Amino acid sequence: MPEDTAPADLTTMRFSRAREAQAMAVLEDYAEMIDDLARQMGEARITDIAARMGVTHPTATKAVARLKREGLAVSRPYRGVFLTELGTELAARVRMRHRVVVDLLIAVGVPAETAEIDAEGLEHHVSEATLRAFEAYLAQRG
Amino acid sequence: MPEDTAPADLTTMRFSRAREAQAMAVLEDYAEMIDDLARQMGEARITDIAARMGVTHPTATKAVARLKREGLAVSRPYRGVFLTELGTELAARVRMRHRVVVDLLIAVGVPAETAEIDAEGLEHHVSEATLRAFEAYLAQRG
DNA sequence: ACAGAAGTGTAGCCAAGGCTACACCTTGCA
DNA sequence: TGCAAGGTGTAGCCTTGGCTACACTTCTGT
Ligand SMILES: [Mn+2]
Ligand SMILES: [Mn+2]
Ligand SMILES: [Mn+2]
Ligand SMILES: [Mn+2]
Repeated sequence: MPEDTAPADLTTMRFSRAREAQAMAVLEDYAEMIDDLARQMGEARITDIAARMGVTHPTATKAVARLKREGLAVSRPYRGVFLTELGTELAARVRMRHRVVVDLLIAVGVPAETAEIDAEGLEHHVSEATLRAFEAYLAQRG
Repeated sequence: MPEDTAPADLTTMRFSRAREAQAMAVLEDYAEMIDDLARQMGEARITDIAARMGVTHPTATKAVARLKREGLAVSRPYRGVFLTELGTELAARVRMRHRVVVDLLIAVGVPAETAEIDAEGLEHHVSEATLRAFEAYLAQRG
């Protein structure tokens, strides 16, 4: 039954990679969201971030604090949240990757709405190599 | 630029679904791992679980405690860990889904090793609907 | 101009999933 | 047979990402 039985340290590495990816997920989603709001509303307010993420405002405040700590955003009390150049770059990469993941899912037959939902979690675990493969697949099939 | 601007509550639902899936991820990985070890080694010991997951043994103990609390596993002090019927069913579903995800990735051109790595995180965010689409895609392309 | 509404900050709680340190139990082998 | 090594339990720490409750600031409309 155990057809492969991969070396134990390769298995270990897989799990450790998944944990790393997960640690980035919240940062990535908030960066993208703040960028979205800045485009759509002109600025990103804590309340709007929280509403869209489906969390309470203190939770959003904490996430923004982490973004600031990591040099991805800045903000001053009672003013909106703004991405740094680093944060903007992250948001751009995340948005692009999100789009590719959705497109790939749809291309292999996943219903569009389902693709949108699943992509929100999937995207954070798509490595550079996999992303390139997805892009190649999409390009090659027109 | 904001091509779609999906209704805010749909966006919210996406994030909330991703959080739900994430909350299951550890449970799923441990269940599958315990089942693997039971097959390969005859029993699942805490130390082996921890080594394969790449965590320390107290971390594995906590995870097993959660599995027990959720009715997925049983164990007695200094004896191995055993899945309940519920846990065994979960492990079977998780193993199958993992395999389908890896196969799908390879089918669209992701290198096999990369597919194995990324699948470990991706699998937990693949919904039933997406899984069915993946299976259909794999069946249809031989 | 100012009062009420809306937005924001912040304290403090919780659970999960990491960790180290240390105590205790089991097992294997000399 | 006993003891050293290895396996396990457990306490206690940390960070993250949820939450509620409450105080404070800003904005808005009369
Ligand atoms: Mn996401
Ligand atoms: Mn996204
Ligand atoms: Mn996994
Ligand atoms: Mn897996």
